[in-house]
Amino acid sequence: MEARGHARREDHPGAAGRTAPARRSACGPVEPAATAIERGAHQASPKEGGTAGPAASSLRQVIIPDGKEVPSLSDEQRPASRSLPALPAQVDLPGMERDVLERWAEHKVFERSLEQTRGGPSWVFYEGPPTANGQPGVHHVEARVFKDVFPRFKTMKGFHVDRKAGWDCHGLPVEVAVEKELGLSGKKDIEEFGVAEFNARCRESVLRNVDAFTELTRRMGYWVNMDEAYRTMDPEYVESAWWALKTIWEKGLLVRDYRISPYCPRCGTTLSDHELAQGYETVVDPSVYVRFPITSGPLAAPERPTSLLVWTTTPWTLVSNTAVAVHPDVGYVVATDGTERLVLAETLVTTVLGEGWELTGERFEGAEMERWTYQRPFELVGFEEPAHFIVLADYVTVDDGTGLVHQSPAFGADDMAVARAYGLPVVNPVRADGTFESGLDLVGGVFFKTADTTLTADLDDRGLLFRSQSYEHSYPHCWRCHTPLLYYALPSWYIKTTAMKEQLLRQNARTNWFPENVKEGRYGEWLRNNIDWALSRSRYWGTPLPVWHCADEHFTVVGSLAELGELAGRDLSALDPHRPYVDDVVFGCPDCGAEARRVPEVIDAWFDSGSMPFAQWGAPHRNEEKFQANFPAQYICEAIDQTRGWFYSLMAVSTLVFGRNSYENVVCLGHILAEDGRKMSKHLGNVLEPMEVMERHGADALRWFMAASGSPWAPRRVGHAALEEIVRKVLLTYYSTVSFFTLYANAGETWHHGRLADAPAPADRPLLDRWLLSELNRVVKGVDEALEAFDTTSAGRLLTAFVDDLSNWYVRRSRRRFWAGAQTSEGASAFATLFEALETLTQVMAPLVPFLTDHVWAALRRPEAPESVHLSAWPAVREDLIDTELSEQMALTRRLVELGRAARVDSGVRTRQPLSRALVGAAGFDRLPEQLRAQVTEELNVMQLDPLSAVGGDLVDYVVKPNFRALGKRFAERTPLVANAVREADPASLVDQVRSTGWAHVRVEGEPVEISAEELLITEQPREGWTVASEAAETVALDLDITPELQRAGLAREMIRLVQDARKSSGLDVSDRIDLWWSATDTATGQALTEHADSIAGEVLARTFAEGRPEGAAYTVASEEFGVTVALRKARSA
RNA sequence: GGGCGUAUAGCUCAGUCGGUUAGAGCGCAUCCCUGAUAAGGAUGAGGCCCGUGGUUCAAGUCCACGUACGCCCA
Repeated sequence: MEARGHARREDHPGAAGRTAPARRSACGPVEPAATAIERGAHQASPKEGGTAGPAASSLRQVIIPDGKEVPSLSDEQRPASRSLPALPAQVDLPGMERDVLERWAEHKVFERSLEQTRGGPSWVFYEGPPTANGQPGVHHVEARVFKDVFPRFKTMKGFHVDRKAGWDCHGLPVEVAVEKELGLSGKKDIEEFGVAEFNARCRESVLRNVDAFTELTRRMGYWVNMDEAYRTMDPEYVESAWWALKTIWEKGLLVRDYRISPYCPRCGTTLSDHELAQGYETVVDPSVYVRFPITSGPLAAPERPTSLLVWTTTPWTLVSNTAVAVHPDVGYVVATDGTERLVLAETLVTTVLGEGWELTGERFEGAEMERWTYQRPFELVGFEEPAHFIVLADYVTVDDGTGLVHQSPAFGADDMAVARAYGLPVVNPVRADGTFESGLDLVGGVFFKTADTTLTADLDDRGLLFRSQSYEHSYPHCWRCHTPLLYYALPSWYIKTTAMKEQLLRQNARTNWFPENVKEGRYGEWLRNNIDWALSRSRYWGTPLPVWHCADEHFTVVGSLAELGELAGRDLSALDPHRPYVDDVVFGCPDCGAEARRVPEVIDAWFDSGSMPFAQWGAPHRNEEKFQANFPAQYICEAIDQTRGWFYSLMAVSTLVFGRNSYENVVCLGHILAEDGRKMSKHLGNVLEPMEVMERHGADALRWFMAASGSPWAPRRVGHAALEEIVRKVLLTYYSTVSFFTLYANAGETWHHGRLADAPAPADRPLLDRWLLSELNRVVKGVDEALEAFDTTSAGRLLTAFVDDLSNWYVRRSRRRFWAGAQTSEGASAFATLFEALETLTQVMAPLVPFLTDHVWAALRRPEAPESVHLSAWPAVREDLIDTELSEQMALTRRLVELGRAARVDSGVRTRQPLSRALVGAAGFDRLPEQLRAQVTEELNVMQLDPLSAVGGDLVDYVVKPNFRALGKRFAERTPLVANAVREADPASLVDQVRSTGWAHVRVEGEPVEISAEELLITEQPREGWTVASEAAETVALDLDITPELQRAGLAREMIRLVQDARKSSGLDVSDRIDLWWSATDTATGQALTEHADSIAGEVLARTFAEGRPEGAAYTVASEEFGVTVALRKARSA
């Protein structure tokens, strides 16, 4: 009691509410059950004492924003008859969230949600591991919200949703970051520094970043098991990846081949895409058109020699010319100037050849030209057949060049792909230092780029050069040393995914994509153009490729450390399976006994993450049953950039290893942009730091934004303004309604859960209550369906609309019933209805905003209910409470109120002034139940509501418009004619006919046509003397004739407001009783006060209400406008 | 260069099965309420639904082409 008495002196809800609720000091014992009993007993006793006191003090108690009043999750002993704790009107959302987080941790709520569903059906979710490189940003929150919402939803629906966190630890970005930290540049530096130490730094850097991600994850309320997170760098994980690679090898799908990479001959290293992007420079290169004489096919005739006209900007690659590519669907023609015949793309003849050339009439589709042979431009290097013929390639364009593209597979990725398809040899006369092999004629030992001039001159000498020009374009250079880069074939390891293409397409066909278009669009396109997976990387920090080989190229692929130990003849179970340690393991080649060493490469980190379905468990070496139980996943979710990343690697690895995809539903999200619509970047200074955002607006607000603002598929802008709006519009509106409920539940006669039984059955409640329950169930149904379809946006919209309906219509219209108290019959119904609505709403909002809902749940929950909303069962839809007709009628009611308000504003008569009546013209008004009409009269403050038809037809104007939607169905192409007939007919007559017979008659092209009421939009307006507002086919008209009687009623309302104002400014509590004195100089006001004395006194809780002046001190207010002075004083006793 | 997406009020975004008066929030203006009050509410102004063509009785909505922007890939 002492604490309460103290708080009482500073009990302004506003003032104290703004301070953060005090941290609960009673975090207490670790054992939850013990805590429960202790706290339950402790809290109950002062309450019991409190109820004995005056009503006012019980009310005052509940508005104390004292942290101790916040109910504990463990408060399981709360009896049904105990009153609800009151929630203060103000709430510090981030503070509340920290509190909830503490309770979740303390009472192991997440763990218990898993425990509780164990044995139930499982719904499998896979966590796509974030790259633990760099600090987490708001965009990480996006995916993590979606990774949390659906598992929470499914858990409430009874599914067991195991959620194992994971971290992607390997890869070039980590290496680059560490290189920067250490001031290293390039592979030479790393090797000098020492691979062991370098990798140790990489590991350390990853762990550092994992900590930041862990904190973010916890703060945002993403429930995922981080204690048992998988890490792609862990030995068990690496072993699983090895096993998968060995399986793929055994299927013959892991091969060594050449890969074209941008390569700096001076630095002797390949460059990553990122490095490549930094080094583009504009340079002038030669641009040569060369004749390749045709040696076979229909155009090969010695008497009329014909040449392919081929264009290239890299003459040095002509040395290793291997083929010429044409597009299969492009038309090629022969052109002649009288002396020679050249083949080129039809559309390029004029551009390339200019004047003096004519077509011979011979024309071929590219597809027809396949395998025609030609004479290669240089005979400097040896060639294995087959080579030097025409090949087909879709990448060929006719935008520049001649439509005939010279192919040199060692120096171009496209060329290499084509070469693979045709089984062409890969000839590379250029050495690693960028010079041609010594001993070659003409170019031996020459740097590739400087060979251009010599080669062009030689072509010219031999009459093969058709034209030579300069060509300015952007060409990649080494960002370190500005050497022009070489696209260069290097030996590399591939997974032959192209061999699996059909299977991958089949797997994709049975996978659900959200949004749907990704399936056949971006992703399907990628699969259809599938290329082999370039698996190896000549780097350090990654899963080492588990391939050992001897000098004779016998390959041994190793699937585990145990296997490696066997081969090496020693126990390697404790070996760190990273470089450089694995590199040191040498064994005798099982084929020939010669020494076998590991190949130097590590693998693409995407293979790591694609292996997570089994590797997260260390399967199949360990936990095989867990893997089986959790394969495949029902749900995964990442941002759209993962289409070719994780979404692909996951599908590819599973299909390669198990022959099926590992996920059934995949949600891909758009990117998050800064408020200015640009990408967030430190450089632009528009970065939103997620932890700061959550400390300012709360995690719930950020979660709501991610889930429900805009379309998650589209790029979205996040900023403080958007979050503030969510807090105000959604979170605080919801919270205020709860706070309102608890306030009244504690006012006067206390409401408690036991009283739910006193309320009438839903069907017997007032229409307003039945409407709310109907809307509630529609929302539950809608949210359920939306979340089942992974559509958080629709769920959010439904919830926002309901929260608004609840707060700004239901509560607004029911306030008087709440004030009347729970013990009255109308109050009982209102309390029960609002409680049920809030309880259910809290549940269906819980997956989206888990903090605030759990805070509310703790305050509202029934004694027998689970202690966290996240442990409660998803509410069942009460179809029997859904009343579509009532929904429509309430919608009409609210439209009429809006029209009435518009008319009020128009008329300039304030709402406090009662009016005698309003006229309504609206379809369905005649069937509007009396209870709903009463809502309109109360809200508009009119005495009576009548249909416009009551005024009599001659006083009303009608406008009749065709209802196209209805007419179109029946009349199709005749619709405009019928519509015109309707427009031209006499409106009053149409209305008359429809009202008397249900049908109106018009003539269309001389023929009679019958039109139903539904096919017309009838607007009616009184002719004069009314203030009217119309919208669509609905009208409300106000009678502005204010009789003296109405005027006095209006004055009475003014007096009530005056006194309420005075009560408040004098510091009285809402339930304090008063004595009141008044004196009026204005006659009308005096009459109004006398006439309405009882109702005014009742409204303002006046125990005495007398004309005159008080004896002694009293709070006095005077109004010049109304000529009145009012004095009031708190009444002495209860 | 290719693929995919987006384009609606000053700003951020809805817009269902194609139906003739295109909505919400923010901001702005004018008010109301004053027992949810550092809140809440109403009313109002504000639209070439990116452009062009097509399909249709009827197009913001469907189709084609184009433009701008974004993402992914070359």
